[in-house]
Amino acid sequence: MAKTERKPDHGDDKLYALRHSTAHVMAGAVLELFPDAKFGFGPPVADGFYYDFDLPRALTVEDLPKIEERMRATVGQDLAFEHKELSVPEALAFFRERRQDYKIDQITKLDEEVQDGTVSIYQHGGFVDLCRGPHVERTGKIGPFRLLSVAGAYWRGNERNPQLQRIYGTAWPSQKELDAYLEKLKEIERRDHRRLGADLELFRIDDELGSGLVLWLPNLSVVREELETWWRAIHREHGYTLVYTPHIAHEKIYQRSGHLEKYGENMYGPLLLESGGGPGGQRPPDRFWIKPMNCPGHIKVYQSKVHSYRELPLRIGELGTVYRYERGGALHGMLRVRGFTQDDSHIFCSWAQAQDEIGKVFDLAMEFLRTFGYSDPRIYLSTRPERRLGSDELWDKAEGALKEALGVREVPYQVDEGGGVFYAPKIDIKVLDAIGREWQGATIQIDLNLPERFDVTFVNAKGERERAVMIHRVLFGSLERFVGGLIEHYAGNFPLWLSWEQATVIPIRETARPYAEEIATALRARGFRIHLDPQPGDLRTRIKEAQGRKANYMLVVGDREAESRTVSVRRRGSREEERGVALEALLERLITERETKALPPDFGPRGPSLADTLG
RNA sequence: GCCCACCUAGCUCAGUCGGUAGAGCACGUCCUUGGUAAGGACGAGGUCUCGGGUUCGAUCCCCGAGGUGGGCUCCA
Repeated sequence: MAKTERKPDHGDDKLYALRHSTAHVMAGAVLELFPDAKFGFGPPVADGFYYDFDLPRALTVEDLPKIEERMRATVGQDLAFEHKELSVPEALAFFRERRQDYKIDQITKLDEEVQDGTVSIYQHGGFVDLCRGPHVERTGKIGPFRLLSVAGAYWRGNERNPQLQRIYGTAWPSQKELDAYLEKLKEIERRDHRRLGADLELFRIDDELGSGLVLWLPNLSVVREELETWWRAIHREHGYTLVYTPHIAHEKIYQRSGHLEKYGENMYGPLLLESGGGPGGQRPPDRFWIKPMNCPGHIKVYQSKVHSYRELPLRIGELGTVYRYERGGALHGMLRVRGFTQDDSHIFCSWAQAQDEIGKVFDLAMEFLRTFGYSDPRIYLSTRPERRLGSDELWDKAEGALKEALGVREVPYQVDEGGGVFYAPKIDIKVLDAIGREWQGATIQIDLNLPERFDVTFVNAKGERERAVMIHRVLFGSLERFVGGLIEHYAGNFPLWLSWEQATVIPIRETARPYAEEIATALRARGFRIHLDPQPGDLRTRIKEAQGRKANYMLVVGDREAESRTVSVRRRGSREEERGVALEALLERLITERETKALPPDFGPRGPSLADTLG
């Protein structure tokens, strides 16, 4: 169960062969255009394939149609894919003659691994590739395809190796499936949180302020405030103690925690702070670092007094803002940033309690994710990384505890070998969003290292000091990433309880304004966020604007409504209006929808954004 | 960090074969009193990302920096 477990599920062998064959045909087309091309790897991937090339010049998107054209010609010729076994020396000679350095490198590697002395090749037309297969029989069997993008990629994914040019493409058995896939790509683009973030005034990242740092604009700040309020309530219910800890800390604590040694490249600092030192000023300034994690602070909170076993488990939680250095190329909207707030908690308990606590966190995490309409949770267990603290015995014990906790719940899971943090192994819960993409949900780590380094203890029933166990966990992960994901999951159409504009009241004409104000006041008195449309003007325009702001409800009132004490209700994303709804009935409906945290009627894989594109 | 592309009004973009620039939306003022997804007129808005170079002259060409985007996990 190595990292290869994370390989996309090709499921269907035919689809695998189809895409793999399309990759070969693409490589053949590239060879026609660039006779000096050298070839890297060209595997099928989740929804298509790619192939890496070493070319004399940089490709641009304008090259893709030309390559596609040649590919279609190859498909039209209906050439056979011919398979041959070669001895390793034969293969080496063959690819040396063609100056295929990367293939030679791979044959050499295979020779060491496989040791049966042969490798296999596939040929169609003039293109021969080192390849395990399988392929479709003839190029004519290749279905509709599309080349999508060009990107840089390192040989074998290692940045010390030469960088190759990668072309991504997609291929499907039928035109219908290709169209559906291209439509899904468009849907993903429509849902892009960076785009919705700008359109709906949700967040902004300003160059002058600094890249990777998020400004939460008023609308998204409403979402965050609701999430935080709910988070605090849930955590108090589940026996958590909430705290606040500083954003910078003295160098010595990060020396002790091991952060400087194992995590220092991700940390900002040092900040030099004068610490008195008398009039002579001979004492060197103290060095502080910006906190990259909340755990050292929470350990200090725990250690503010001696704890009895009777107090355990002690669950210390904080919405803690941390800063981590991320490489420029890794930054991405709200999803990959340099400053973010974790809903971080550290549970201090005895070894005997640890599994039960892990289980409770697991159950809480599931409840969390369900609330937002995420589905199909998948569990991953990440084990000790190469760069780590502590002995193998401790890691055996910690990994064992996580496996045990999952085992008790009979939860199927996959192992990510070496994917743990430097101080602990972890359980990750990943979920699928409204359009079937996987997102990181919650993370649970069991840590035996930091308690040892900080000598974290409690007094047990025998009156002895006993080593505590520390469980690190986040449910949201970071508010930035979670909310960025929510924007895409909901396509900007937030459920009522989170919405920044729960309803807009639109008076049809000036005479209905007093009644509109009365409606707005009544709703605001029940704690709803209401926009009272101030502009005179075309009613259609005002409806359109309210739809554009993603108001959950549009309450249109004119003289008729004022007279009958009703409202005309129109839901976001819908073209239907419901007239003559009594004010009290409306209030009741909205309150129920808010209290139950109901997902909006326009939630789903298609609904929201299709509605958006109408008109 | 690396490869490639991009950076022009708040946003989305056009444009200048090198002679300091335009549209739509948004914004402001006015008109429009409108029954369910774009009513009309006028106006304001720019160090063409920044720094160097070439040139009589650079938003445009060259070099560098910053930022953004696609990638850099899928191993014949």
